[in-house]
Amino acid sequence: MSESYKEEIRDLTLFANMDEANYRALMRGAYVQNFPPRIDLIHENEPPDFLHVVLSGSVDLFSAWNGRETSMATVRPVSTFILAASVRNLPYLMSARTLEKSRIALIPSQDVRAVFSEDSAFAQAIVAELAQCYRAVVKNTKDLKLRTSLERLANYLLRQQDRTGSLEFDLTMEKRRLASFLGMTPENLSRAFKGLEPYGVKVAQNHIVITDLEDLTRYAKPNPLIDDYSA
Amino acid sequence: MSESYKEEIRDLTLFANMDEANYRALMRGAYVQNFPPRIDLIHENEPPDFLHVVLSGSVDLFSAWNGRETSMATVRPVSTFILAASVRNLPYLMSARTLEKSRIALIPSQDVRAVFSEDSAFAQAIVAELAQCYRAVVKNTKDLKLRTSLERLANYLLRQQDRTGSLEFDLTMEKRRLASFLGMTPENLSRAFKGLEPYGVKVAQNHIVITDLEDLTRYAKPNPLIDDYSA
DNA sequence: AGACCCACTTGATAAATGTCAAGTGATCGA
DNA sequence: TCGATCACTTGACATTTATCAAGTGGGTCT
Repeated sequence: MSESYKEEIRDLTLFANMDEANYRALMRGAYVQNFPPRIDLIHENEPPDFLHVVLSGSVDLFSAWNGRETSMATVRPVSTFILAASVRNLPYLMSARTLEKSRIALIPSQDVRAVFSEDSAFAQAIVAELAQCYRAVVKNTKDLKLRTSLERLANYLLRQQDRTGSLEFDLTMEKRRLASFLGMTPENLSRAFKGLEPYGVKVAQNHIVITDLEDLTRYAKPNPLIDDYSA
Repeated sequence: MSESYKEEIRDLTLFANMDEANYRALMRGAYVQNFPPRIDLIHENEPPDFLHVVLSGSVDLFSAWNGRETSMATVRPVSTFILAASVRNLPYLMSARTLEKSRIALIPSQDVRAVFSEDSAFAQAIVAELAQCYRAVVKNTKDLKLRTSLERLANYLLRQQDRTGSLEFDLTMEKRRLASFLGMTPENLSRAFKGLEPYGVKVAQNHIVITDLEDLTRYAKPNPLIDDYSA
């Protein structure tokens, strides 16, 4: 791996405070790779050979059962995926594919496990990352079980509004994938967008305009314990 | 806290390998308490004052939004809950109440954070526990998104069958709570039990008899990446 | 420009799930 | 033993969501 990559990765929260020698050891077997869009990176049930770190682009985590498939999460820079599988050395629970052109660092899981048992700062960072991931999935479960699909879409749009800081934004993924992520069919997502029109949501292709933020918020009833992905 | 409790807790995976002095420090502010059934232990959105360890009995984790409530998980001995909130010092995402008479150890979160940054063995144990919790929630999400309610019930029964090692067993919680956990209404749970009769499931009160394990398994299509809560 | 492709949309219909109200049956205390 | 309570069940119905089939409309390639 090139030195410039090594420095870029070094700055990630996960590695920032760890011992230099341990970091070097971790990077020895690691490499960075560029992937085109829609490339399968890993498949569920495989052994966790590498910890993946998304440096740029975005990655879709999804899962299948009995001929059905669902999108579980989108991983954006800069964060890891399949950390839990890596540290426990257990098979992946989800598959991953790039959504767009993406740069991804691959670090041998074996090295992650070896170093994390030696390096206290690294172990702490892993704990923080895992706890964060855990809380994100719990929030997602609450979203799924406590809300209707229309409410889920409304709150999703509010989160995007908050993330971009603008009342106008483009959807960051295909609608079909968004539908799957929100736990509904593409057909119903179309209807759901229509259903939010009365609350001040305008949709044209991938472009969303929120014309009445207050009204939408009143309908969506966002809650930090479900929608605040930073805590 | 009494010495006998301290030894009991010492043997938990989470604490087994940590340094004795650190363990003593952790136990200094800790205590064990007995709770009757149906007692609220914590409420979502509160600051994480204590890490809880279920020593006996069982605890229901649940959450509410906009007047609706859902059961998220059942914690059984010997494991912790709200570990993620404790280590990140962020508000609880879920509430907790005892299902039955339960003995629970409470360890000040502040001490957990202090000790885990000092004690590498403890940090490692926390990582293992968090990773386990994360994977459990991911499995639960897959269950919810990829299966119908009838399939969820069928697989739930198979997991109970596996857990007890017997084709006959009693449900470990009220049906209304089971319904909530499986993401359906009590009324639909009743109908779902009827719907599984053709696949060899007999229900009388809380007692379940599986008369045709093969048939039920063929219908439920259990999958270790969803149903195996030990990995 | 024209033809095609592909995602998305729309409408009709079916299936799954939730709601409401009434009923059943087990349990427990007087 | 009687009655009351409470969880659960049942039936009728409403709502939500999924499915299937037929459009629509960008975008792209030639």
